Order: sequence, then C-alpha cells, then structure tokens
Amino acid sequence: MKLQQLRYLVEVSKQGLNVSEAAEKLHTSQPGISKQIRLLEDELGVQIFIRNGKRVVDVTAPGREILHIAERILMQAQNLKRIGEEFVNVEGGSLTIATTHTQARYALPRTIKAFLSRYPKVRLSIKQGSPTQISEMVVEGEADIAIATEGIDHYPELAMLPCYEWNRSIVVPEGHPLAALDRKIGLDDVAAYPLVTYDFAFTGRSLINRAFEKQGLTPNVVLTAIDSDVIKTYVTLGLGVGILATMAFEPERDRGLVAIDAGHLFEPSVTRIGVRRDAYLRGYAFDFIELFSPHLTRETVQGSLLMSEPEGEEEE
Amino acid sequence: MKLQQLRYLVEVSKQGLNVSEAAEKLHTSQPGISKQIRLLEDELGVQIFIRNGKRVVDVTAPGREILHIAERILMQAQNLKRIGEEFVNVEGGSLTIATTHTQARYALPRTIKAFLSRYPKVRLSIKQGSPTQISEMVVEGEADIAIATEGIDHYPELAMLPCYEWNRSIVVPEGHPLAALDRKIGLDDVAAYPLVTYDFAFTGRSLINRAFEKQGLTPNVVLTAIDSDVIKTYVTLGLGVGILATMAFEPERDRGLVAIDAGHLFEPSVTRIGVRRDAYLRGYAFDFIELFSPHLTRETVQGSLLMSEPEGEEEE
DNA sequence: GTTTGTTACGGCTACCGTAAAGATC
DNA sequence: GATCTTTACGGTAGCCGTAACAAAC
Repeated sequence: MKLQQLRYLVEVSKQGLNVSEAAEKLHTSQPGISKQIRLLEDELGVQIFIRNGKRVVDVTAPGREILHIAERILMQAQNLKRIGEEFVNVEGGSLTIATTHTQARYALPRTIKAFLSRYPKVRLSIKQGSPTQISEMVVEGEADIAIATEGIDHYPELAMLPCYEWNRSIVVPEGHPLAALDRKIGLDDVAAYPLVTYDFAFTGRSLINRAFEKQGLTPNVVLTAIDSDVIKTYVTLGLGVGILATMAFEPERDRGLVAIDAGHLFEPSVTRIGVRRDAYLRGYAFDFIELFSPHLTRETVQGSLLMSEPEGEEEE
Repeated sequence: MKLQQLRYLVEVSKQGLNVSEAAEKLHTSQPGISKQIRLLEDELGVQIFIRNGKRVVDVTAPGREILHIAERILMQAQNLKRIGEEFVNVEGGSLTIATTHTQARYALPRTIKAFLSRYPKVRLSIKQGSPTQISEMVVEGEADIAIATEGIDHYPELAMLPCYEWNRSIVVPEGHPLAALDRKIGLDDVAAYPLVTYDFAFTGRSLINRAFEKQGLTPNVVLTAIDSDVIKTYVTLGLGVGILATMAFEPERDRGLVAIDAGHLFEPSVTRIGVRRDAYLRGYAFDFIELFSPHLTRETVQGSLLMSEPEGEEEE
C-alpha cells in the first residue's frame, strides 16, 4: 500500500469518479491512476469502485469506508509536513482565515493588528465568502480557520467554537421618525418601513425573518446585501431602514446615521471559529484564536477537537 | 513521503532507538532504514533523531510529534487492510481477547459459547495476563479487546467501557467460626484470621487493602494468588480465609466451602472492556462486546471511542 | 464519434541489499 | 576491539508516461 494510491483514490472520488480529471488535477497520466487503484484493490482484496464495463459509476460499501480512512491518512500526512515547517521556522509560515465581510471589516482588524505585530513573519491571508463557502474552504484545506456566524453546522469534520454573542441595531438616517421615538422600539415599528438587510445566506438572516414571523408581521425587504457597508450606504440614501450587527455601526465614521439598539427584538447571534478536527494547527494559529477570543486557549481548543464527532454519512 | 519510512521510524523508536534491531524485526537491512529515515528528515526539513556522532541517542521535540502521528497513520493503514478482510469474508476472521484469569474462568464462558455458535468461522483466541500486560497487548495490537478490572487507566490510546459491577465474598471451609456468625460480618472479624487473596497487581487488590486501612486494621495476608481457583484450594486446606469475587464461587462445584457476601465491606469493582480508540473493529467484535455486556451496543461503543482523549505525553 | 478506462510496452527512478569504512563505547 | 551507523555501489523491482485498443454515452 502506498500513499500515492490513496491520493489517487481520494482524488478520483473528489472528481466525481472521473479518472481522467483526477489525473489532470494531479499532473499525471490516467493509466497510472487506473493501474495503481487496481493494485490497491488487489492488495486489499476488495473492489472499491463499481465499474460498468469500463466506466467507474459508483463506490462500493467497503469503498466508502476505505475512502473515509484514506482521507484521514492523507490529512495526517499533511500534518507531518506541517510539523516540519513549524519547527524549521517557528515564527514564520502562513495562516489563512476564511470569514465573512462583517467579521473581516469590524471584528477582525483589532485581532489582525495584534497578530501581525506579534508574528511579523507569518503570511496572513484572508479569504472572504458566504458561511457555506467558508466552511468548505476549511474542509478542503484551503483555509485554516473559519470565522462566521450561524449557517455552519452539519460539517462533521469541523469543530465549531463559540467566540462571542452579538446583537443587532436598527440604523436610520438622522431625522427619521424612528430615531425620534420616545418609547422602546418594537418590531411593528420597524416593519412599517421598507428594510435593507443581509442577504439570505448570511449572518443569521433567517433569524431576523423568524422574529417577524413570530409576531405575524411580514417585513418588506427592499434590498439585501452581503455587507454592512452597502446596507449603510442605501440607508443613507433613504432607501429604507437598515438592520445590521451592532458592531458594524461606527458613530464617528457613520455621520448622518443613527443606530437604535435592537437587542430586545432579535435573538442574539453567536460568532464561531471553525477548524478541522484532524488538522495540525501551527502554534501561531492557536495564538490567533486566543487573540480573537481570549477564553479559547490552546488547551480549550485542543480539548474540543477531540469531542464527540458525529459519525456523519457524507453523501455527494 | 512513504509509508515504509514511517514504519521504519516507528520501529526504530520501538526498539529503543536501535536501528539494527529495527532492521532485523522488519526483515530488512540497516542501511536501508538509515537512508530512508534520512530521506524523510530531509523531506520534512527537521531532524527526528538526535545523533551523537553516528549513534542515535534521542528523539527531538518535533520527532516526538512526528512519531505520534506516524503511529496513527500506520494504525489506519492497518485498518484499511482490515476493512478489506471484513468485506471479503464477513463471517470469518480472528478475534483476540486479552483478559485475566477470573474473567476468563467465570465471566467469559457464557459469552464465548454464544459467540462461537453465532460466528463459528471466527478464530477466537484468548490471552491471559495481568491487567497491565493485557492493556499493553491491546495497545501493541496483539489483542483486539481487553477485559479486566481496575489497574487500567492512564493509557490514552485505550477507551475503557464499564461493563458491570461486582462484589466480593469471604470464603471459608464448612464449620469455620465465621460461617456460624449470627450477625453481619465485619472487617474486624475477617482481619482476625490469616487471609488468602489476589496478588497485588490484580483485580482491585489495592481496594481491599484500602478498606482495611480505613478501619485501622492490618490484615495478615499469608498467600496471594493470581487466580481464584488457587485461592479456593488453599482455603479448603485450611490455610486461611479467602477473599474473592462473588462470581468466582460456584456452590455446586465448591462443596466443602461456604461463601459469605462481603458487598458491604469493600467498594464494588467495575469490570471494563478496553479497545484502542483508533483501531478498526470487525463487525463481530462489536457483537462480542454486546454479548458480554448488552448495554454496549455498537453505537455506544463507537460513540465512546471518539470522546475526549487526554493528550498524554508518552515516555519510554 | 467522442469521451473515458484498460492493456501493452519501454525508460528510468529509487529502493534494497552487500560490502566497506568511520565512530563510539 | 566490539558494536553500531553511515557511505558507496550495483542489481532490480516497480512507477510513470506514451501509444494503442476497447467500451460506453
């Protein structure tokens, strides 16, 4: 049994059982892959792929288990290389954070700044995307750490660590009737105006909808954006009332706008850090997490990684 | 990076950093091992072994982590082969139980009988040893399942699943004064006679000592044995009073002896099943566990395997 | 007919084992 | 001096890639 054979196997599965594409991705020839997979099947004594004549059409039952374990082996082989890098160059290396606009724009800058001055030699890169994209980046190994709110569950490979809770605010232009309200604002007050808020795939948008539904209100959402700056821009233009994360409102910068706390209108959201359970994290990655959320020490994080991984059956 | 290199690495470490012995164990040449380890070190960019001139004297810090992961990779490669066997021959295969005399003699026969009639093609073998030996057999992969009482903790590689609690009995020859006692037996009654009980390394012997100590009594142990049959033999000969597991007393067979329940004198002991967390268990292995302890279903066991593994630093 | 997977074959890498030399105890 | 590890070197297994063939959509 050789590691390459496992690599071939996993890649073929990843490419939708297409040997040719797998060969291209791995910069090698189809026949090589075909042969090595055959050899592995012979050695293990089981068919891994079901072939219809000469076409790979499915994975056998043992094949599914074998693929699962093969992935774990390859992941750990990766980890070996990382350990090497870690010790060769304790301070240097790279760290990739996958996150949403809101986190990148408002929550992370403080952490990033502290991290960069502590580890000037680490090449830090940030990838932006939807919560789903972010999770997949980490699952695929394209990013080391995911930071996002909601929308990230059923990935058995990921451990999700709660960082902090946050609430929402209603944002209106100065002089807007809602700003002059002399009582606590209610959902019905908000629902009376056209709304501007996050896109559906993002930051607990479903949570906002639920809050309205519960009171039998149907909000009139006239614009959905994936980032808070766009929302604020259109609120300034008078297009409607904005609902966004409280942290995304900066009084000094956002002149002309007024924020009204809406913590009592919507359930708080929880921002979480996600990492692959079986990935080897560099020392500075743990420090990054701790800088972002001080209660997540290295010990806490490593502890959570090993807890009850649901035995998820992954379907394509 | 190749699997063989990892195999070499782990074997050298196992053989006390002696490359020559590792070569012999693996039926290959020393130079081969030396070279491959060098190549791996080059590839990873770290020294794994510390060499004093030409002699391997220690493992570096990164080396320890690398060894740890390498072992896991090899274990999973083993698992791949097992999956092969499992599916080639669902009913056949082998299962090795490591256990103590008491379990093998009194607790297991019922389970074994049921198992053999269910899986007549499985080659079942039982290895006997002290709790420590048993645990090591499973850690080393020489046995699949350990069954023992106490004395098995700090092995981070093993998951220990509680099976049942049991109590002890005092065993005396017929006509012995303790048998005629008209009140509940006390520790002081027992301490008045010479005692025959388990060897120190076994079945909660320390627990017996503690019970006496707590009451300020110093028991006079005249004979320690590693199996219950020996204890009963000497009790029959009048050498002293026996303390053994209640299940080890069989009224029909042990004529001439009387058992007195001592559940109130000593804390109950818990018998546990131990398996390697990262081993792949054949389907029938799960069935064996469930036959032995019905509450340990396949789901329960697999669940426990993944729980909080303490990050143990293993020293040689 | 086009795409896709297997078989056949040749080149070449690199692994393994033997032999010898260097180092440590 | 004995044990142990590394270096040097030759044989060979096996991996890879090209080319041709076969099957499926």
